[in-house]
Amino acid sequence: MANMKDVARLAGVSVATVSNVISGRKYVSPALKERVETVMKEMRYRPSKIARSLKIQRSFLVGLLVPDITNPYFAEIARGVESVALKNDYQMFLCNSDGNHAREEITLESFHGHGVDGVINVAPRMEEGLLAHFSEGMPMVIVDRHLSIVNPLIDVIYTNNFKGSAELAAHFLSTGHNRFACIAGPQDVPTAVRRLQGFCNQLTIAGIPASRNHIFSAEFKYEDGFRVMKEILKLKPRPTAVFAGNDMMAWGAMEAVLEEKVRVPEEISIAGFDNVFFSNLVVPSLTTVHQPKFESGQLAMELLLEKIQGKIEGKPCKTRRRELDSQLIVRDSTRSIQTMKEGTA
Amino acid sequence: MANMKDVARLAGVSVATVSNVISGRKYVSPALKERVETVMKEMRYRPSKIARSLKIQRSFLVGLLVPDITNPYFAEIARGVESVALKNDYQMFLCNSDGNHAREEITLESFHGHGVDGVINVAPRMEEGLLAHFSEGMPMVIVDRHLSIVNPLIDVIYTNNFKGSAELAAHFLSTGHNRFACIAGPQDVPTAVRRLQGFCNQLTIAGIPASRNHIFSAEFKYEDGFRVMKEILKLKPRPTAVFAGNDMMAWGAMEAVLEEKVRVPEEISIAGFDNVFFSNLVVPSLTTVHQPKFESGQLAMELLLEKIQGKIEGKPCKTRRRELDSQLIVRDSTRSIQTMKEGTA
DNA sequence: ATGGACAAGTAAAACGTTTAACTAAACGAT
DNA sequence: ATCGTTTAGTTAAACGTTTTACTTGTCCAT
Repeated sequence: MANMKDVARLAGVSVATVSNVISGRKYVSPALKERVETVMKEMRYRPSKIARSLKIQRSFLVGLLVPDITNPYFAEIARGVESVALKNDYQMFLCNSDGNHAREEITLESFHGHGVDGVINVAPRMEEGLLAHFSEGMPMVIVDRHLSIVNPLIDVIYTNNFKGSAELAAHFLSTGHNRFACIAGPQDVPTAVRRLQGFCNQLTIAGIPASRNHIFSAEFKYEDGFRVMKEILKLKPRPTAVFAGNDMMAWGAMEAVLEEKVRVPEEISIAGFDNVFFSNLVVPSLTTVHQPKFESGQLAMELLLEKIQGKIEGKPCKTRRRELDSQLIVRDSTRSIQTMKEGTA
Repeated sequence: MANMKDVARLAGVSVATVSNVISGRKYVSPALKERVETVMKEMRYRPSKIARSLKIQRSFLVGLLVPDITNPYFAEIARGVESVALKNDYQMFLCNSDGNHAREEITLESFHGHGVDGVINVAPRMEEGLLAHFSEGMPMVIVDRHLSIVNPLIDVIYTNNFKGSAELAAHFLSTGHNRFACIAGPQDVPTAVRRLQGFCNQLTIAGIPASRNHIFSAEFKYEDGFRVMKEILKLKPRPTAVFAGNDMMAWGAMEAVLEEKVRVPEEISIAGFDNVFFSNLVVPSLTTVHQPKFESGQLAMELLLEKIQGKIEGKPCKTRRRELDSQLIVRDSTRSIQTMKEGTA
């Protein structure tokens, strides 16, 4: 593969001139410029971003770490990130962690090694101390996690999970439900905790005794929703409404219910969280809490760009928190107690 | 950030020794080794893969280019690729092209610049000449596309699309269907063409006149399936069976049908292609043709590793084609003409 | 004593860019 | 004529590794 030196030799100029022709940072006479450009074409010269990165200490690469690219929720975020990355001549580097601590660490270490200019870390499960450690020399924005310690190197974006699930609970209550079950996400991830808290808190306010609620915890996956729902169906008396920690789980729960020949929403109401694209497409369509996924990806990348800029200019950059608003979306998988009874009759 | 020189200075050794401690390629006395290692820890030294890549002309990076990461079909492939990449200390670099020629080119160019050791190109739409051009100096394996020209730098993996859709057609025929519509994928992508051919060919063999079939072509997306199906429903007489080019389209088609209060499968049968995870979960579950997605991702990465190895060792490497077998999966969205009529009655 | 073989570590040249510092030429203003 | 100033281009030193070729020292056989 041809390099700058080769081009320079063949064009009879110095490497500096070739570099200037490419970057346009300095004036090069039209004649020389032309000559250099044709030589580059002839030799099929391709500049090495590796050498460039090494020299300028910048890669125009950002890392994106998500737990599971197969979950449309994360895929949407990834597209949001990518869209603004590309507009700013950045390339995105996507990896899965599988929600696994060790793989999160390995991946971040690898990102650092490859000299990414920054990282977007979605729903990380590693402990906060480690996050701080990795953010050294590598600006980071964290999506979907509440951080307790303020770290000026890290920005944070999250949806108002508490409010979202509280609204959902309020909706259940106002439509007459009074026996609940929750299929919460893993309780070591703050997002899952907040959703559960928001839901339960609302019930407490309404005076529903905690003993009336059945709370389960599992991974944010279809299979787990399915499995836990089977347990819930054995409860007596059976809950009238089920809140799943995300849409994948809610979907799994719905399948479990159907498999047991119980009808949704006539005999039991189910709601999720996320509003991924298929939630509107399954039958019955899923009541859920909308999160702006694409937008939060975009916002994450925008914040990261500013943080990178700040680092380059040596400016002090404060930590920023952005709370995005969630929105209750009522669809066909939930129904008021009254009409449920009608359906059952 | 500390570099090797800093470590060497503080440990009172040469950079070469530090390098040897890290790589273990040469013997270093235990005393020195220990000293160097503690200094590295103290300084939080992190080796630069950029400098390493530049020097050894290898990045341990592979590029993965897919049209749409939001489509679970590609997400599954990505996981397959990633799983064997990680096992071999490779990192994966994922990008979307949106099925857009220009973005495919930009991305491949960028991959090259970042010095990836190879590329996996899924369902590329650019012309073959360009593929050949990009594969120079960057081993490539192409998934989901039939190539007409043999190029020793490129390996090819595809599913037997022709056979898969032929089997599907045979299934329709054997269950009594005789008026068909196809919602084919874009006819500039060979995979879409082959699927359509396999289907139509089988009908021709069965003596169904071509005039009896209605063929439409659109993007491989939910919205397109939806839109085209609306058109199909206006046809008189209405087709009894519809073949969609992939599951996303089939799903869209199913929604369009339901919206018009037509029942699946009682009044019309619908089938897709891919067998993505949700095909089994929608109601009615989707008859489709299974493709080994995760496995083809794995295979792609394995072939790529061999090709990379071959390039390093300067060995001549022939092009390889791997045809994976597809498999008809009959579920609830299709039904025989007889039972359909019963359902309608 | 001398020389050769081996062991343990070092010096320095790459890899392909960018860029600060320099040179040489051309041009006006004095 | 002389002295800046500007212009157009070059030289060479980085960036942080890897690795070849070299140095030094030790040990052993002669």
